[in-house]
Parts: sequence; structure tokens; C-alpha cells
Amino acid sequence: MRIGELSRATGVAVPTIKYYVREGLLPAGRLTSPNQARYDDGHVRRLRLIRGLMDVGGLSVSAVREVLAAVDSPREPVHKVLGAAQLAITPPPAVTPDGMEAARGKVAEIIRRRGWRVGDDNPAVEALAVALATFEGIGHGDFEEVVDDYAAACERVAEADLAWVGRNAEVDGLVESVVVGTVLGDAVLTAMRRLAHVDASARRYEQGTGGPAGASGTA
Amino acid sequence: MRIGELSRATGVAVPTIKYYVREGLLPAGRLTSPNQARYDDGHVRRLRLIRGLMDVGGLSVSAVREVLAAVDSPREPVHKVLGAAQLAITPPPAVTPDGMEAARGKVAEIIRRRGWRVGDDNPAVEALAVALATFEGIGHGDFEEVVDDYAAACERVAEADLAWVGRNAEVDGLVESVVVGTVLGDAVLTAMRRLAHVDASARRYEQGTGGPAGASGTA
DNA sequence: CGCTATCTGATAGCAGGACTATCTAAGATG
DNA sequence: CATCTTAGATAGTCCTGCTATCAGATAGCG
Repeated sequence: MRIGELSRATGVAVPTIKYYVREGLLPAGRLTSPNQARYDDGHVRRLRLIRGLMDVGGLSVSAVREVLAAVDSPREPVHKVLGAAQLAITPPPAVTPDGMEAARGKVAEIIRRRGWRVGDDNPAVEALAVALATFEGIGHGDFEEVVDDYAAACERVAEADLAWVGRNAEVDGLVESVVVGTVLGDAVLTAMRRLAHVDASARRYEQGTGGPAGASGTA
Repeated sequence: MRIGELSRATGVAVPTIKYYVREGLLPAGRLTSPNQARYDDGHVRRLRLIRGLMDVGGLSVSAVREVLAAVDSPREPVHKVLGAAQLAITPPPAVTPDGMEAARGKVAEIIRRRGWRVGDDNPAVEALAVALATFEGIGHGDFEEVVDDYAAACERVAEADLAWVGRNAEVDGLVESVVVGTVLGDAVLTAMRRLAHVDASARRYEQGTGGPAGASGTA
């Protein structure tokens, strides 16, 4: 197909497609003459993946580039791909609040308590510490009361994720599954958390009142 | 305190503080003369909250403004605050991929299956549908195999969150707790999911090999 | 009282990110 | 052959989140 058709098939404007090619997100078309090129289904899929990572996963162009580098790398063990994907999508903490030492200690304690086999050089460790330190700095240090519930929930989710990826283990798109599952899975998880909040809130604060007004205030 | 002290206490540059005041995120100082103003601990807390929402929660200035509007509104039932916070932090889906009808159906089915009491006008419903449609469009429609595990995990998380908020029910900062727990809780949850991934991956793919090399590739 | 540091409020400028517009020369296609 | 589309290149646009500069005024100290 030509670039115009690719554009129509994906809903991405032609100049934007050219931009992605320039930025190294999308391979160039196969030139049939000095100023004509052909694109195929691989380009369609790739373009959808790019937009998914950006629009749903919230990744920047440069993060997408790194993630796709992992996708394109020769097949590596899931373990390594996971690490590469995590590195690419975990922006180095833009800011380090006060109380990071204490927060790092808390994180180490959680990891120890759960028996998680993770190195402390994992970017998510630092990200978690930043988040906990921020809670603390805002005066909500008691949030750590719930981290064990979070941890248990995450263990369950991770099991499901790995099983899902494992089902694709023999398939070509294994690496892509890891990346997509990691990035888009976040979006699914946070959206569902919102829904579960609303449900739990309805049960807790509306139960028995028969109306929409709650129990903890009079508005 | 004066603005310079406020700046030093929070690590936020003076012009940035002024910018936040202009943007309506931070109340102005109390003027002691036409060109002198005083700030207090409330400003320190507020500023930390703003930076937490932006740096950790990834909110934009305008999203922070909306969230803070909810925080500042007269005390309303948790239910309503939750809705307001969710509205503010759930950006209207920038893009709607193909297959949204099917995805909306899936979401409705999930909600029905879980017995969740949520209206279908909830922005998270649409966000979830967009995420699922994106999975489908990329060729990973089988992701729905895991959504029930996600749902169960989220129910657990939501219970813990509500209990935590409930413990602050009599405290002044209830609304803030809801907002902070929603926004920063996402960061905690996704960071922990990463850690749980690494752990699960280690158990699944490294078990018995005694080394860092994995089982599913030779790289 | 004078001096320097600091402040308020206002306006303008800037850097980065993600496109978007325009242009030239050249195929494509009916 | 006339019209449409394309490749490749360069420049421009829009939005965000600050940052710089300035004028006039105040704080606080010796």
C-alpha cells in the first residue's frame, strides 16, 4: 500500500507517519523508485502499536522508541525483555522529595516481607520510594498501612500477566506481549481500580440509605 | 514566612510559586503591605501536594487545578468527592480506536459479572474500553483472559483504599485523602506491579537454573 | 538615615515535545 | 499528457511549564 492508504487504515496523518519514520519509530517503506514507497500490514500493526503506547500508555516518542527497540531486539528471555521494557517506560524520577532514605528503607522492608526477588537497582524500586516519600511529605504517611494489600493484589496480577505472556511463549509476538501487557496493562489496572473504588464507595457509604447522599458528610 | 523561605522549604523556585498563584493552584500570600506578603504552613503543604500530584501523579497544571477545586470544595460525601477527583484526573480519551462498541460491551459484561455498582457514564468505563479496544486492535485481544484477575485484585485494593480513607473520616483532610490516595495510589500500584512482575518472572523463568539466564530464549 | 537584600506584580521570553505546512522534483495513473 | 500523489527536506506552529527581567516598594540592619 502507499502512504496515503496507510494513513487511512490507521487514522494517522501522512506527515505524522513521516515524522515517526524520521524519529525511528516506524521503518521506512520499501522504495519502488526514488520517490515512491510501499507499506504493508507490518506497518499498519506497528503504527497501531505506536499510537496505543502513546495514547493509552501515555509514553513519549522517545520512550516509544526505546520500547520498540526492545521489541525489535533479537528474542531474549522474558526476564530481560521485561527489564528493558521497564527501563524504557519508567522515567527517571524527575524529582526526589525529602525523606527518601526512610522511604527506601520502607520499600526494602516490603520487598523483604513479600520475599520478592528484585534487585534494588530496579527503577520501580526508586519510583515506589518516591511515591511513598511523597505520601509522607504531604502528611499521609499512614498510607503504608495499605501497601501490603497492594502487594498481595499485585502478586495476583503479576501471576495472571505472566501466565498470559506464557501462553504466547511460542508465538512470534512474545516480546511485544510483554511490552504491551506492561504498558497497556497499567491503563487497564488503573481504570478498573477507579471502577472498584466507585463500587466499594457505593457499598460502604450508600448502603441502606436508599439514596445517593452519603454517610460521611452533609454537603 | 516570606516567599523566599517558602521556596527554600519546598524546593520550588520563587517564580514558579508565583506562577502557581497566577494559575490558581496556590492561594496568594496574606499581604502585609502593598508589596509584601506572608505565607504559612498551609502554603507549604499545598505546594508539596501540588508537586506530588504533578511529579508523582503526572497531572498537568490544569488537572491539578481541578483536583484542588474538589479538595477545596465544602465537605461532600466521599462518594461525590471520589467522582470529582476521578473526573479531574481522567483525561477525556484523546483518541477512540476502532472496535469501541465491542469493547464497551466487554466492559459492561465485566461490570455485570463483578456486580459492580457503577454508572456507564463513569469516565473510567470509557478509559477501560479504550484500553481493551487498543489491545484488540494490536492483535492482543486475548488479554481479556486476565481481566477477571485484574478485577479481583482491584476489588481488594479498593477495599483497602476505602478503609484507609475511612480511618480519616473524621479528620479535616478527608477529601485530600481521597484525592491523594487516588492519584498517588496509582503510582504505588504500578510500581509494585513492576516489582511483582520481576519477582514472578524470576520464579517462573529462572527457577532451578541457578543463574540469571532465562528459560525461554538463548539471546 | 542610608544601604542592601528582598519582595510584589506584570510582562515577556524560552525550551521541549509533538506535530503540521510548505516546497521541489519526480513517479503514478487514467 | 494532465492530474494526483509521493519522498524527502526544512521551517513553522501550538501547547506546557516554567524562567528572566523590570519597576517600584519594603525590610531590616548598622
